[in-house]
Amino acid sequence: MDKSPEVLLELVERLGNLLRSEFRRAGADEQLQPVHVHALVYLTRANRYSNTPQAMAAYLGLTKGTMSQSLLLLDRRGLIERYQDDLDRRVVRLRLSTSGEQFLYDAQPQGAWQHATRNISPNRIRNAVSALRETLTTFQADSEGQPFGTCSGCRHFERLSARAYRCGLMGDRLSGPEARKICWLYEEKGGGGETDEE
Amino acid sequence: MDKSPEVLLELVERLGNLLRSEFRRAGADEQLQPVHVHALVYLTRANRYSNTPQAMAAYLGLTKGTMSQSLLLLDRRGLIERYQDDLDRRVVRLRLSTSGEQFLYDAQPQGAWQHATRNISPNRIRNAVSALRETLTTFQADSEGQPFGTCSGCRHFERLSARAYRCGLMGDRLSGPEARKICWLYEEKGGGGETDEE
DNA sequence: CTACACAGTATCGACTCGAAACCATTTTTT
DNA sequence: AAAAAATGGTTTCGAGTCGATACTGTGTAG
Repeated sequence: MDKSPEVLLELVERLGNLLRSEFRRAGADEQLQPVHVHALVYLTRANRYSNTPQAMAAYLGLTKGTMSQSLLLLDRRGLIERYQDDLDRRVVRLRLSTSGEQFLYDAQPQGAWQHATRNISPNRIRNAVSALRETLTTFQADSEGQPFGTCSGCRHFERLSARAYRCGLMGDRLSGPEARKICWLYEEKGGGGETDEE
Repeated sequence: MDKSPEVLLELVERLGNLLRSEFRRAGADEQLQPVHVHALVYLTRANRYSNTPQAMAAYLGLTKGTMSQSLLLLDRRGLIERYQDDLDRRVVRLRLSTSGEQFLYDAQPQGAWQHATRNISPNRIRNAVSALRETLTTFQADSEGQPFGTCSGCRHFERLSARAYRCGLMGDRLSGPEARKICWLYEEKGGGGETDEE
């Protein structure tokens, strides 16, 4: 009878609540809701496959309709820019505007977290990361399926040379920084995504 | 330049989002918002010092006004019971009703989590718990100060005999199960709560 | 017994949120 | 090539969250 998983759940929930409050505080000056702040933070971490309303909605756990509303607001405030995709004119691409970046720089929504983890040894953090990452993977596989992850851990990720990368699924070349961002097409490495069992 | 803390933040956020979606799904049948489900779950974990609207609001990161609204709704639906405290007639005490318990049993809001952690070794989970717990403690100490924790780790916790416990702050006797619940008066063990530095 | 502190409630307005209908493009079918 | 289906986003609607503020009733200190 080990209660550890429950305790872990409780910690994640509680930290989630606190983070949410922190986002609320950070957005208060600009009259932004927590979810808006979260959206802006997401944009700093999204690559070319995940900077669309749809991906963002999936990441934040909202419907596309709701997402559309929030993006409208952020656009009105000049914190983001929306532009059309060249190839598929249905899709909208998103980008932080200069004042959006400025806002994040000023409000430091993640500052409290940085501060709270400052005294924890890198090793323990890495252990925690590893356990949570596995939880996340299973969670995503179970529930809905829309996975997110950074390119560098993806099965489609290919290394062309020392500093040139490529996404094998889309065929695009990727810069180093971009390979460290969040991708929507992420698939776990060693198989498991293509089993036929239903 | 270690990015681990950021990665950990991202994982906690993302898991928080998913948990939130899970709560939304669980409450959909009964027309409950995620925060309502969360409130019900909280009640299963709250001891005699934390089963009040105030403690709940602090835990969930809401204002007392907002909390009052949600509790009103849960009461109307018959999922919780509210009753007056004997000693201080200002305070309201909260308790899950039978149908509230039934609801949690049916909806299994934490089922997905249990499932997602099933293959992770207890040891790794304990490591993660330890790191996150420390983060939470620092976070709470920094930001606002209202701490939460289980009695068994509290500085006021006293063991009377093999199975009898006592809260040194309030002077009440505690049963074994209750000592494992969430308390609002929680204080970290080895000093640090009574330093004079401001 | 008069302040004041405190737990909780009521009211208000801005905003979130999912559901469903809708629009414009792309893709598939025929 | 025309018709149908799928897809990415937007609009509209109504229920409900949420913080701010004002308020009620109870306990407590002078």
